[in-house]
Amino acid sequence: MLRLTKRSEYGLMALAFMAQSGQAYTSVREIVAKLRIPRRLLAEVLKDLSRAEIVEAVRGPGGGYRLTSPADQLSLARVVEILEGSVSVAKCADGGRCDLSPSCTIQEGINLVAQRVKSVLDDFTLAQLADCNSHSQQDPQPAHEVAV
Amino acid sequence: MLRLTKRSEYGLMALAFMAQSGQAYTSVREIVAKLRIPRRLLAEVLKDLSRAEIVEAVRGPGGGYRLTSPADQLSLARVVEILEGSVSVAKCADGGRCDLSPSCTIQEGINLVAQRVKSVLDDFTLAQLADCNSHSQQDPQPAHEVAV
DNA sequence: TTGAAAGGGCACCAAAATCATGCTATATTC
DNA sequence: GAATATAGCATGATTTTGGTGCCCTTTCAA
Ligand code: SF4
Ligand code: SF4
Repeated sequence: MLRLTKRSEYGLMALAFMAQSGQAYTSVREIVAKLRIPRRLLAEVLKDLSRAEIVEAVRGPGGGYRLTSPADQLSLARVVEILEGSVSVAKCADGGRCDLSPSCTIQEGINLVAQRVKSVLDDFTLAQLADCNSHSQQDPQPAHEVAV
Repeated sequence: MLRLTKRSEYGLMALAFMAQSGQAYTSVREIVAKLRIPRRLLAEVLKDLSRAEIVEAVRGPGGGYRLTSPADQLSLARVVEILEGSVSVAKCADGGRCDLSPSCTIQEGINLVAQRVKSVLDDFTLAQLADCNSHSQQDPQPAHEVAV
């Protein structure tokens, strides 16, 4: 359904968290506690991200993960690509072969759509993602939240 | 993986075919023959499209399906929505509830992305899809098409 | 030296979404 | 009535995702 997988969501949540937290290193434990997501799966995801050098890992007490580059230089496309292989809207739009391509009448068009969708993800940075949220869902100082 | 399902692809292929063929009614048989896709699945898809009044069905000899409106007035989003429920990039971006939403730090951002992706599909019409293809894979009267 | 903290690796199970198909019924035209 | 074509229904196979357990290695600090 054109939907992102949990892996991607978890990964993005974690990355956004790191981007906002300000700490040097963030451990899986912390993230899991805050975000309420399956620990092992998150670990899995972070590991993949680490392999792709999106984040850096440091073991031992006080260790954890850290972004290797500024949040505004990491596109969602990159993350999704790493976490689920690619962002292609259709098999053929990704180098993948589709048995139907010879008879497929919409290949060209779909490819164009795929390209556009991709560019949406390409243009969206982690910084934006994290930012976007802090606007409406401030955690610190709930203060005197007046209902709208 | 942000990918369209076969149902959508089959549906779009069929619709594009109808849009181009020029005939009054197009039967499942014909489409299956040309497009090399599973007959029953296509029938299923067309039926759904028929229920949604994207196409009109006429039974009996010479019958088949026909678009109910001009191809340039039918967006991919509409078709995909009918064929796979919705186009949401994330559960929450669609009225669906996600158990994580309370702790989710990227909901806002993802929603924005979802919106953009949706608009890509919204802005892409069946006419464009069909057209896109005919440029490079002309079947009928190749005539003296002058490249733009 | 030793123990706790944290990530790394591996293999496997469970659930859900997708894909695909068979068969029969109903409508329509000739 | 015969042939054509869609409508309806249920079910099985496959693929993709989601989720988890167990144990090892590295690192820091008491
Ligand atoms: S667009 Fe056509 S060729 Fe490309 S994946 Fe879909 S069916 Fe296959
Ligand atoms: S963005 Fe957050 S709330 Fe929305 S579906 Fe994904 S995890 Fe759930």
